[in-house]
Amino acid sequence: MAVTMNDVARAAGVSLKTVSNVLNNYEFIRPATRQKVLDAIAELGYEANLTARSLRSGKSRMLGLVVSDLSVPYYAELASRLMTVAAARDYRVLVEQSAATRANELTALQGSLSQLTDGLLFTPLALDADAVAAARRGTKPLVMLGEHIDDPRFDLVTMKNVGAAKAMTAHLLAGGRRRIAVIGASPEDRAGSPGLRLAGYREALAEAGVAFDPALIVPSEWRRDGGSTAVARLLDGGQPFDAVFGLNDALALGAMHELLLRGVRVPEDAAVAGFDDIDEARFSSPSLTTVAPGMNEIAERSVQLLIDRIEESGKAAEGTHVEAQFELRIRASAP
Amino acid sequence: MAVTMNDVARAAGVSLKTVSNVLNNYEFIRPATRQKVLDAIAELGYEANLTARSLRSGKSRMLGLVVSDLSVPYYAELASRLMTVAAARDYRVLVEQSAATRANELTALQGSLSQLTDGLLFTPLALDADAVAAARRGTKPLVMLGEHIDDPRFDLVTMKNVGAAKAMTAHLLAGGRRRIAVIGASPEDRAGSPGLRLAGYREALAEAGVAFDPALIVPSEWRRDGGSTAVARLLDGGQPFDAVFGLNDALALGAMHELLLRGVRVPEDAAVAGFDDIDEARFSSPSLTTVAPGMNEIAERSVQLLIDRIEESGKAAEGTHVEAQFELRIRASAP
DNA sequence: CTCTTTCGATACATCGTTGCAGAATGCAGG
DNA sequence: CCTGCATTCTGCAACGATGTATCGAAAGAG
Repeated sequence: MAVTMNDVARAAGVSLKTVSNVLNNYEFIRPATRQKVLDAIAELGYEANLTARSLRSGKSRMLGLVVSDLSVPYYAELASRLMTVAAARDYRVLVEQSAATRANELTALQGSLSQLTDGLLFTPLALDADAVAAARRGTKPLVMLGEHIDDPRFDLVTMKNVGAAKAMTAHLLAGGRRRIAVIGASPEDRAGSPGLRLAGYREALAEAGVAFDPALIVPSEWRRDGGSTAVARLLDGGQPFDAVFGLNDALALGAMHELLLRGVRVPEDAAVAGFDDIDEARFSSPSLTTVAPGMNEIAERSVQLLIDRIEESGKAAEGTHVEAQFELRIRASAP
Repeated sequence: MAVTMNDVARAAGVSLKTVSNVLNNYEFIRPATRQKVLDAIAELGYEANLTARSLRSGKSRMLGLVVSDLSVPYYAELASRLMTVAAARDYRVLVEQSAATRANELTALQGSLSQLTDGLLFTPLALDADAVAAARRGTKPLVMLGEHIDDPRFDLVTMKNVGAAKAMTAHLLAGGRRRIAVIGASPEDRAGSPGLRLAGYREALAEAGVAFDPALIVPSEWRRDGGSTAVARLLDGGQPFDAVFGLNDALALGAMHELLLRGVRVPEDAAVAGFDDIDEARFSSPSLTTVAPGMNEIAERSVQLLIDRIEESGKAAEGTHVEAQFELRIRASAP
């Protein structure tokens, strides 16, 4: 069927092991021998069987990526970049969707995904740090993405949630907005993306001497329809506001959709800001002011960190925590 | 390290092969023996090593998916559904991005992706049918997605491009529009998604007795920014039009963005229609009229077809061609 | 009561690669 | 001339599973 090392060895007149040595850049091979082998490989069109290599070496050169749902634009863009970065280092990415359920996240940690890959990029949503620590079998490297888990036991690559939300809120305040609604958090949230971003919001308010009003904080699923229903609730509740800060872009876009539908002008009557800077944000009408969380940096650093852990094999120091730099993207929805 | 079949066999007091037989549902095993083995498996927490199984059996239970770019919403949603459908049949999906270049598409067909998987779901963009046929090595099943290749040699799952574009155009005509600009095709396009959708457009025009005006057909990359620059070109060229048909939703949304920016009211001054019904279309402002191309059906049928080919192993009939049913989604941008 | 068939379980080879130990060669130094 | 060491290459075992052949025991046929 397929060409094997044995065929190459026969064609080159050397032993099978020498072919292996050539492929693995073993030091002590005469240039002439190496060339014979390379010629035979080229002539026969040999390609190494990755499954056999993986069985024997215990490495698959695959990274697992666990996200809740690949059709969420943020995760789709993240996955795309992670793949590109990994490919540059000759690794592949195998994606698994968890639907943000405990059961699926546990399966991803323990099941065949972690068996097939050399390490995991994990976006925990349902599990907390202890659950992950307990569930983890073996010693395959694990890098956390996002902010749900912030624990010294784990490597973590994330964004500056507090700082970015604070900067965005400060921007809205500087534009003269005083009643800034927040969509996607509960007033009592302290942890995870909602809690951290809300903390940044409160810090900015405090520095500007503006009182925090829990009535302006509207919890919601982080989806477009959540944004629109949240705005509907605000408007129907007669709650006055002059800006909406959606804790991600989907929320902000859903919110903006509902505002315009109801005849509220953006940004004249209410400014709208988001978080993530998905591609769509540039092309909404009006274009969306948002936070670019440094996704390139997140992709680059997380893959790098994971591969370092895989290849250093063992000397696991304390968990490394990386925070990517953010930038505000000031557009028409909140100039 | 990990628990192997040998450990299970020892614990259960049977041979290694009996453990294998239990796992593979071999018929002739005494219930008592089977139970002993299952108990040992449960007690030791044994899980089959997929790499070894794959090496020995030649099957990996992985499907390859080749798309140009996973961050394109249509592909992201498609990938997400394909994964879900495949998972229900105990298959995994390994995604590879081709960036729509010849070199990458060839690599995907010939390289390690096809080696690692049992079959490929392939969205050709740069290669034509002959190039694919020539590049294909071995006999691993290959199912085409999309419309770039329509050839009896290959299995194909696609959407009703002509019919759907015709129906959408008819809808715009029924709304009284007579100068319908098309973004994303050249007047001379005949094949691929642009050509097929343009053909549907022309059929609808012909049936309504409206003349085809090539000046209204604007070629463009199928991205949001392509949509906005195309509209800019139309407006700057002084070309009158009363509707814009973006050949995908990204184009339509980019177009709508530019129209609104320039003070053209949607739908009063110009209706806008798209194609794909990505999630975003429901939440744009105004919400986007578009074609739902039956993505669920595409995902379902293509995975089913590919797995059938993999498991029937051999009796490759003629290429099967499947066209999913479409539906128009009439929203605010073109009521 | 023997012979054949079916059932239930086993041993061994095998998939294609890499790790380990060691053989053969050449060259320097004593 | 022999020893010692670096260099170059080789053979065997192993990774963890499955396919094939086979073997003993039990069941059914004559």
